[in-house]
Amino acid sequence: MPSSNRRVTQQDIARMTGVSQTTVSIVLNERDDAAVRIAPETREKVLQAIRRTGYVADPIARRLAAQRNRFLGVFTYEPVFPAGLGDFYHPFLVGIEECAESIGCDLLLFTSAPVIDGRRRIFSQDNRLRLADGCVLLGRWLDPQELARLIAEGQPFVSVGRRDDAGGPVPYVGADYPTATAAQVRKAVELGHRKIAYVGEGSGPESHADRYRGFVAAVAEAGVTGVRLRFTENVLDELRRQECTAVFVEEFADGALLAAEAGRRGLRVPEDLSFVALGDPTRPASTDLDFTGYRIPRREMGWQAVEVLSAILDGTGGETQRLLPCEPVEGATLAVARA
Amino acid sequence: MPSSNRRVTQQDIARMTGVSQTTVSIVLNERDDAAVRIAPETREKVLQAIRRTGYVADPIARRLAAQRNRFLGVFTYEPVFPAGLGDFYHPFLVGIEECAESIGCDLLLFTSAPVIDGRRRIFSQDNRLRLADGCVLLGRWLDPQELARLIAEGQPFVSVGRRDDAGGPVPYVGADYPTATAAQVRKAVELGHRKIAYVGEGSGPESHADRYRGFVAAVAEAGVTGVRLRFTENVLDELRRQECTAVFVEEFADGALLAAEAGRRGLRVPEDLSFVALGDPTRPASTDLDFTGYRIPRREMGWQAVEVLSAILDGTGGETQRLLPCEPVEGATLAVARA
DNA sequence: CACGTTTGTTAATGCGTATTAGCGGCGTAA
DNA sequence: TTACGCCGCTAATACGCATTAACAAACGTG
Repeated sequence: MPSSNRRVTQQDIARMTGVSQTTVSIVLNERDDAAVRIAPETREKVLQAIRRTGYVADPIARRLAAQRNRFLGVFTYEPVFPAGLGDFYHPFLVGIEECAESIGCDLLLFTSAPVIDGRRRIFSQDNRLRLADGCVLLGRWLDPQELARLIAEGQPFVSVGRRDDAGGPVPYVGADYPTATAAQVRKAVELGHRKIAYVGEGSGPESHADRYRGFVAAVAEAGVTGVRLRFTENVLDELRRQECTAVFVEEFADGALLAAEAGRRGLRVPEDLSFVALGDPTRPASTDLDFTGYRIPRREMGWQAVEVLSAILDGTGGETQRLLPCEPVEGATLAVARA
Repeated sequence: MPSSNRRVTQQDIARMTGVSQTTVSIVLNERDDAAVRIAPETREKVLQAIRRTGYVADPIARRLAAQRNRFLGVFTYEPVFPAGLGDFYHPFLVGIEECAESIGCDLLLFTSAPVIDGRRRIFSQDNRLRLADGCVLLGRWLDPQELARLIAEGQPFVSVGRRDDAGGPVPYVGADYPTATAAQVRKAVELGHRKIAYVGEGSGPESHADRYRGFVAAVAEAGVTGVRLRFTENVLDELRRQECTAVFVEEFADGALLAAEAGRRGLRVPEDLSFVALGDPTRPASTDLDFTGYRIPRREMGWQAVEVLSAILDGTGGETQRLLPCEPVEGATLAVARA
């Protein structure tokens, strides 16, 4: 029954069935209150018309009127479907989609967010996150200012990855980097390592700071020496000068490069130098080595982020800040320290 | 100046500045038509109030008024974010997102589409596709019945991949398999192949039928023999019995398996047996061979699908059925035919 | 000085839905 | 007969914005 190209509205259904728009709305929402009720025959008439026309409620109007439309937004500062394969963010999205499906929500990707200075913005002309009931924020880094504003406005959202307070506590589902990193340090110490290097920034994004924090704490606890080095041209020289026997790399890809360079210089991995990768590669990395370290529970994080968001929307209480354990990876790059 | 917890509206700004809501709207949209204009001082007053309050337009109301929600739906019969990496559909989605971003639309993933008999349905309780202004349909196979209904209901949509008519012409952006396949046949014939096998179904999804059609036509044109074989346990026996010197595989992964088996039986590829892969792997395939064949312009197809959809929505005419050329891949599995 | 014309602003309306208050009719009890 | 309550439904309104028609004031023009 396609007549015009206009969307079918409740008004249309109403006219077709000879009832009021209100009645259609009531039938649609299955309101069987004592307050408002509809005779079974009327209800059936309306339902038939709905089925015949394929009508569905306009999500926009629905959200304007009822403040909800069963859309969950996904915001990232970068493309959701990145060009590079084997992408770091992919597993998060798998988890997000799975959970969204399980609670019957559609996902809205904010591809229209305006790009200014090379990255997307949450706020500009308008705050499009509001198009959805709530949002999942994805990305290693999130602008603290925008975050603060979201909190101030009371926008329901959950960050994937721990976030520092930004004018208020930020709901998140993160990975427990400190614990996972500390565990690796202890393992290294058990294998006789007394001077361990942390290669990376150790600051900036929370995920970096957290790794380093766990590193520093565990090193101190074990009474061994830890040094932090940036990843530069001559890190390897510095490592040897300082006589480090194990290297903890913040970024997997850097570790791959470093290990390859070590190999070229005649150093055997792990016999001469041990490597520990603190998490999965965020950039494509090619290596033959089976790195020791841990794995970030990305899919689970995505899933739980939606779970937390759902709880927030329902007003069901519950913890809005969750840290998930990382899974240790045995690997083959951590061995007994050279004498 | 956030007084209550209610959001600031244009009405609020209007009251603060002593103008009407209309004026605020006009200032906001920078409408400097001849029809409607605002005095510089008034404009400035309003802008100041906007800056002071940090007002941003409610995107929901904005889109309700515009009668366009600027959502583009993406429907797939499988999860949009598949668990398997290196996924076949990924590049399509990259293109879709890129184009959506360029025209300022958000993407709606129908994760809530009900799964019945192991696959999602477009139609069931309601037609969720209507939530968006228009939709992109993705997948090797699309239910012709559902397709027909979409057409009948006048739903704006575009299929990625050519579709046969289904109660009317289907808008699509597809790959030109016939041409690409025929080109490979000619190449093989030039290299002396006189008996060529097509391994696959050659029917079912349009993409299979199209490949086979191109194959059959080119073989006839060249006056050589073409045989079609199913991919079974003993295809290889059959191939040798029929003395085929080249194998065209519909599905990359099958080709990988077949070539490996050939190797185990002491056949050299391509010296003893040539292989041509008709497109990219839709299933994960592992092989050391650099297959000759062609590449499906997936990203471009995704991009153009959104482009066509956008044209349909705007009422801008233009071709709604496009076939894109496949890029030939030289590879190393097609050689001069054995004497 | 009557009559356009331009300029700056607003009242009214629509977008599609959800909600609330209320209305007419009917049955039952006082 | 009146009073009251219940049932089934609808009119009116709100949500926040964009658009259109209209209007008042200032400004020429003949």
